This record gives sequence, structure tokens and C-alpha cells, in this order.
Amino acid sequence: MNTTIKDVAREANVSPSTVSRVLAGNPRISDDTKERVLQTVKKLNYHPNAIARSLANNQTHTLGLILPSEGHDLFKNPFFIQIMTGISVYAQKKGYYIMYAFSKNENEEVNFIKNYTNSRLVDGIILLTSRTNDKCIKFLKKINYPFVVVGRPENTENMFWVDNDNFQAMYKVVNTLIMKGHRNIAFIGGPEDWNMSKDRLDGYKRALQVHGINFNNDLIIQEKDFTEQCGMEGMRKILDFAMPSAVVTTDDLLAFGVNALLHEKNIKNISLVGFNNTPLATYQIPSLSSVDINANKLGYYAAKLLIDKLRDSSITDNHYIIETNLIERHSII
Amino acid sequence: MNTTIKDVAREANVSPSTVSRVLAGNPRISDDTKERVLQTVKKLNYHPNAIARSLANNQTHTLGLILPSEGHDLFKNPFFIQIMTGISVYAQKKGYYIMYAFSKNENEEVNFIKNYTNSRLVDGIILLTSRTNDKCIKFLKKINYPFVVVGRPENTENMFWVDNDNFQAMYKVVNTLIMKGHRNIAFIGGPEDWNMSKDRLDGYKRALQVHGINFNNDLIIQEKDFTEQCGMEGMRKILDFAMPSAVVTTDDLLAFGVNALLHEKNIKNISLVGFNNTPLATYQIPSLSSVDINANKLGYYAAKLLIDKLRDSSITDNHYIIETNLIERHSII
DNA sequence: CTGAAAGCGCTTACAG
DNA sequence: CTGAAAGCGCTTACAG
Repeated sequence: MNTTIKDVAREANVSPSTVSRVLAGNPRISDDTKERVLQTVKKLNYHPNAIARSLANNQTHTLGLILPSEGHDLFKNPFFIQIMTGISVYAQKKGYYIMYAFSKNENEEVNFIKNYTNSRLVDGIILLTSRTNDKCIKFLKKINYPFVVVGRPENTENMFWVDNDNFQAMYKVVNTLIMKGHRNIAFIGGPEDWNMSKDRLDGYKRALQVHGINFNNDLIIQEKDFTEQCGMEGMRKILDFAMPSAVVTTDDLLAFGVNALLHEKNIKNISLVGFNNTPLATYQIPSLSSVDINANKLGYYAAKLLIDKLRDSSITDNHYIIETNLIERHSII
Repeated sequence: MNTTIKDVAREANVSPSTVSRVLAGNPRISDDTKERVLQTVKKLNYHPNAIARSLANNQTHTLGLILPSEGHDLFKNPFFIQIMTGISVYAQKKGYYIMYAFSKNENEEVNFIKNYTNSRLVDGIILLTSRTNDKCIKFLKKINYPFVVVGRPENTENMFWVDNDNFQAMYKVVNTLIMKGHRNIAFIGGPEDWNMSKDRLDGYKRALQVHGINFNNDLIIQEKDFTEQCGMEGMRKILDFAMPSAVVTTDDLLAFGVNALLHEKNIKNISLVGFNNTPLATYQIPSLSSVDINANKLGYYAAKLLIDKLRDSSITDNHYIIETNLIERHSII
């Protein structure tokens, strides 16, 4: 029913092997037959069957993207869609396809990975988060399947990953605040078991330390989610014991919550910084300063790392660091 | 290297055909051999190769999802990610996979569709928008490939689609406002060539008409994008000629822009309604009333429609209407 | 109830 | 430079 390589072969008076070679760009084919085959391909509107190709080549040119469970809260910011776009751009450039699966928890993630890899449906996996003691990573290492992770994994040995320099990003934020005279800077973060959370907290501590400021545990709050709710809660806890002059957060949603509470309590003159620079940061009152993490680029380079490696196993690059930018707005005083 | 059906057959002392039948749940297999095969499958940790299966069955159990170009602005709201989640949930339930591709313009969309369909990589396509005179729809109809569209297409004949009742959604919004005493209600919408835009505008007009209110063209603005920028622009244009007591929009982002302008000009006492009920609507000041379109459910039912049809071509359902809810907040006075 | 054989639509080592 | 053949890992109509 669909035209196959055989139809083309018959019509062009060559063997299927020859058609295949022409299509693969095999050099030792006479210009004459090449021309004839190409014309016939066009004439019959022939398109190779990707599945048959995959079976013969033992590679699907497909990447499996695992959307993490915690992400459900992050859906409120465009982080994932931006990463997905970035991935898609590089994949398309190289003729790769992307499959995605949303999961409800870590075990479900592992199940999707098992499904993808056992059935040999994908050539590699992209993970969008790395937890401490990550089950997905552990499994993929065990079966030795190619994969890349967005976010620096605990142990980077034999690992492919892309990430921002989270330590430095937060270091710069806090440093900027200190330079403006702030000494009482609070930190409100998300789940502590994310490596990203740890790095940002370290950056915070280090910046204080460098300037000889003792850090105060009452000013450090780690919530279980990246939500406005948690931001509000976190800020409430801090205000129970202290009155900081600035608050840094690890997500805009947390910052939104903080801001809402400050409005509620009619507290002004506290500087506030978010993370991820979501489009709506501009619409906070005052407009929220935030760290742009270049999510698009994270996705792009994640795909690049994995695809380049799949195409050429001798490649030695095993990670990319994507720059961040602090976007200063009115929330920094 | 990977264990195949042959390995299982050898180990279990049966033919590959028998293994295949057991795995397919073929009834006329003795309980004895079935048992033995299943045990061997477990013992060898055998998993069928999905690609080989696809080739033999002539179906991939994969759906192709086309992310529309205009969407880039909508990335600021969780619409797409919610739809993708909904799709994914039903697909997973039925053992289907999802591939996605972002496109920069309508032609690129068509190219992705061609790519997916020509290569027989997907069993069906999900479109996330329907324009007037939609090239994607036209192409898919021409080649007679299964597909479903989110958003009611122009011509619903032989078409599979899911949508909100956009007419009624906006009708209800305007009606609610009228009941509260509003007579000067402005409408700010997105691109006029979207069927969704037309339906919502019709709902607006009809509600006015039913209450005997003449509509005023100065109060109707259609912008080219669903952005804050456009919302601001639209509102500016309206204020040049009139002072409405309420403004309805077809997207929260538009409403955010309107709200920003109202703040800027220090205008109060204008009711405002958004669309899509994005999480940040709550954080507007005053909190923004908005229409919840149940994007998750739209995705879920889009997948359901397509997958059910692929599995049973006798199915007659060809569309689902997903309910909307007006979420009233402080922005309605 | 089960097996041998052919087929799905490609690719590629081998031979010439 | 090109073809015949075998193979990728399944499924299934046919035969018994």
C-alpha cells in the first residue's frame, strides 16, 4: 500500500540495496544510477519507513524525556516548556525525535525509564532533575544506557550533565545585596535534597562568609516545595524570629509568596530576589528581581551532549555549564 | 546481545511463534506451555523489542504532538504543559507513547507532520490549534491520516476534536457582568483568525444582544497576540474612545496587561475577567477573575478520542466538549 | 495446541 | 559499482 524501497527499485531498474545506498549517500554509486534512483524516489513520492530503518540499524533516533514528579509545582513557571523547546531545537537539527512521559513519583519515573529502555524504543534518556541517591540515575548506570541529566548529579563520574553554576549564581546575588549594604539576608529555598538547593545555599553562605558576615540559622528556611504557599510559610517563620533587610529565594514562586506576605503585613523596604526569571516577575509589585537560568539553553545543551555522544562515542565533553544572569528590578533596594 | 524471543523459545523448548502467542495472550495455548514460557521470560528478563513489534504490526503505538508556533506566547501560561500532561495520562493508560515537536510557523508544522506521517513513525497526530484554513488539517485530511484537534475546527465534518464551549464560556462571563449591573463592557481578544477568538467574541455579542444592549465597536479590540503587551495596547485603544465599566479578555496575559495599564493610569472600579485561570491570576491586585478551561482534561480527551478510534475504528464519538468555570475573584465588582 | 515459513521494510557484509 | 542474501526481532496465516 505504501511505496517501499522495492517499488523504487523496480521502477528504477536497480536492486533495493542500491536504492538504500543512494539514500544513505554511499559514495561508490555511479552518478548515473544515483540520479535515476533519486528521480524515481521523487516520482513515486517515496519516504523511508523509519521503523524498518530503526530495526535494521538498531537505533531509533529517539530520545526519552522524563518529566519529574516534583515538577507539578514548577508547571506554574515556564521552566519545563522552555527546556523542552531547547531540547527539541537541537534534536530536530540532528534528526532526532523526542518522547516524553510525565510521572507521579520517583518510582513511576523509573518505570518509564525501564519501559523505554527495555523495549529499546529510545537511544538515550534525558532526566530533568537529579536527587540525592537518585533511583533513575542508579538504574541507568546499572544497565549502562546513555543518558544525560539536567542539574549536576551528586557524583559526576562517567556522567553527562548540564547545569547552571548554582553556587555562583546565588553567590553573585548575595554579593550584590551585600554591596548595596545589606547584612541581614534571609534565604528561602525548596527541597533540601535537591543538589541545586544545596549549591544555592552554599553560594549564599559563602558570600556571607567572604564578607565576614556570620550566618544566622533563623534566616535560613528550606521548604518542601517551590510554591507561593511555601514562600509565604517560609517568610512567616523568618519573621517570627528576625527582620531581615533582604530575602533571597530559589524560585520565583517562593518569592511571590514572600511578596504576598510582605504586602499582607504591610512591610516595605525588604529587598527580594527570585530565581528562574519567570515572565510574571515583572508584574509583581514591586517588580521582582530574579536570576535568569536560560532554561532553553539548558535543554539545548542537554540534547547536544546526548546526541553528539550517541553519534560519536569518542566525544569527551561530558558536561556544559550554562550561564545565569541576575535581572535587577525594583524589588532590590 | 539483548535477549530476544528466540532465546526465550530455545530456553523454554518451544518455537518463537509460541512465545509470541503467549505474550500476546492468545487463548489457544495450553496452560502448561504458557506457564513455562512466562517463567522463562521472567528468568531471562526478556522484554519485547518495541520496534520489531511495530514493524510486524504496522503500528507504532505512538502519537505525534504538534506544538503550534503562536504558542510561544502562551508558554507563559501553563496551558500547553497541562494539555501535555492530560494527553500523557491517557496515553500511558493505554500503552501509547507521545512524540512532540515545536514549530516556528505553520509551514514548519506541516513539515513536522509530513515527517511523522511519511516515515510512519506515529499512528496519529494531535494538533493543538485550528486556524481558519488550517494547512495542517488540510494536509492530514488529504493523506487521510488519523488526527485530532484541540479547538473546534472550522468544518467539523469527519473531524475529531475536543474543545471548550467557547461561545458559552464567554456568554456566561458577560451575562454574569450584566447581572451585576454592567452595561459598558469591553472585549479584548487575541488573533481574530482563531476559531476560539470568534466563538468568544460571538458569546460576548450574544449576551449583550439578549439583554438588549447595543454593542459598541469602540469597545471591541482584537490584538495579534495573547501577551501582556497586547493587553495593555488594547486597553489603551479602548480608553481613547470610551470608559467601560468592565473588561473581558480572552487570556489572562491580556488581562494582566489591562490591569497594568489601569494601575498606571490609576483607574479603579473597572471589573476585569481573564481566561485560562493561570495560577498567577490569584496574585494580581486585585486578584483576577478568570475562566478555567480545564486544559488537562482537554488533553486527556484529545488523546482518548484519537487512541480509542485507532483501537476501534467503529467508534462513532467524534468530539468532546469540556466544561469551563468562571472563577470569580476580587477583580469582578 | 504448536511449529515452520513468510513477511514487515529496511541495511550491509560478501561476492563479483 | 551493483546484486543476492541474510539479518534486525517480531507476528501470523497456514498446516497439521
